[in-house]
Amino acid sequence: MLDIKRIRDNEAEVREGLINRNADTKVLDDFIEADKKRRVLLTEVEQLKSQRNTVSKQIGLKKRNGEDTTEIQNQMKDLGVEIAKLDQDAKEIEESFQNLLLKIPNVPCKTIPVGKDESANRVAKTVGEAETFDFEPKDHVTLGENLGMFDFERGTKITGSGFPLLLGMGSRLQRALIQFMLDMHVDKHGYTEMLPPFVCNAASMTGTGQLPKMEDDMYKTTEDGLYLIPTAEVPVTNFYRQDIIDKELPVCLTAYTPCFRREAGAAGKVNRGLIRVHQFDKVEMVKFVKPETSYDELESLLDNAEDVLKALGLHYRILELCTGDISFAAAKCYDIELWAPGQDAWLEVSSCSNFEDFQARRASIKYKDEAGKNQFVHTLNGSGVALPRLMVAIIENGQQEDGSIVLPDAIVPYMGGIKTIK
RNA sequence: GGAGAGGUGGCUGAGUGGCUGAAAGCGCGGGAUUGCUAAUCCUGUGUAGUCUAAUUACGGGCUACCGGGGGUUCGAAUCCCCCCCUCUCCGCCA
Repeated sequence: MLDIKRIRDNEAEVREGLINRNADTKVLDDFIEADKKRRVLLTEVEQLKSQRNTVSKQIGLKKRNGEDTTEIQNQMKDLGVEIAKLDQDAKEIEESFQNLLLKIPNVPCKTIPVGKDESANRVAKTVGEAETFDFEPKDHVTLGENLGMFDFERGTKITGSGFPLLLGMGSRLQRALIQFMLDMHVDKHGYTEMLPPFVCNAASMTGTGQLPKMEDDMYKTTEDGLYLIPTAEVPVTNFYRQDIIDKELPVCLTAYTPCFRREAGAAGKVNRGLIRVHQFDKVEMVKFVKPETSYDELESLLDNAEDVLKALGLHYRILELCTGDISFAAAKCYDIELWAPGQDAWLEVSSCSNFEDFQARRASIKYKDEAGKNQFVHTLNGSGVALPRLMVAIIENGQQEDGSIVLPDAIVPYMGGIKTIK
């Protein structure tokens, strides 16, 4: 959430941010109104409480002196009724105030492109070149099913559409990739590995910004009110919820988790196979940093994600997302897209975002600055990277005319020396 | 899942209705003293909201917070109810 003072003092700046996001500014208007009401009410009720506290203390003193206090007690009783009534009003306005605050998105960073939707995203760079084929390249579904790497029909039978089932070398390749990426982030990039819960409570979901807005996009357990995580960002960031980090910043964590997302993709060719699914695996990187370093840290986070793709020799590009395309909690975001020749399309495999103090305020994550004062950290996260589309790119780029898949050299040691899936 | 014990400030730990936002100790900050290392003494040391102030800053007032929520009372860390968590024992279990 945003700093209340920032909204009060720089309303125009916040409003502009929302407009640039293509977001409704009504929530801001409502918030400002609620804020005014709340402050008036708080002042009033707190004055009455102060009065009550003072008199109550006097009652205590008088009683000890044996004086009769019946009359002032009755007066205080009446005051108590009034306070209770105002308190109720204050509670209601406080609730709506908080709810509105939680619904205001982050203000986009000043430097990012302004635009309504993805058409305004800027291609920051393109790395490598598209694989060329002297035959018609097939898509990953055809290739993988022929090789027994996955069985989508049975996944659908067991659970429903969008729940992919990997098999044999498909399963093995994905496991190898997870291991490969975690090793890289831990050994080369200095992250600490974490294996968190895959289910989180509402407080955690609110902390990172999934709730209240994305409630319908998540799987929820009926008995316990817990949510299946849509990304490792949730448990990993909430590691420090309600905490003051006592470690030297930055703190860098990485985690493999499955991710569960309800949002239904349109069925059909563009979302065929592994492209858009309800359950997928991902290796995530999360950073807790000092505010003044967060934009440098974003660049290094992006580097860390790119390293994976470079090591695998894949053709990719970096998009700098525009104001209308960044997520609710982000101030700035880079997407990484892989080239998939079988799709003849770019596939998003990573989003690297700086949330500034937006999540830290929601989740109350602080550190002690040089002066010993508690300050909110900045949080960042990025996929490093998501598995299904990485699989798609490896399969479609490595395909041979005979339908076999030549694997990137870097992954071979993780495959027990297997160089080709056939 | 059942039974018992317990959850107080950075930590240890006192506190069963008012003089307790909270003793004491430890830790930490500032100062003094001692010719080394060390020790001693003094002093300060929670968070959030809100009002006030105003160029910021510093400050001051008030309210709330002793696991969370509700209740009783003029007044609650303290009494009552519900929930959560931790520990011990039992049950079940990969």
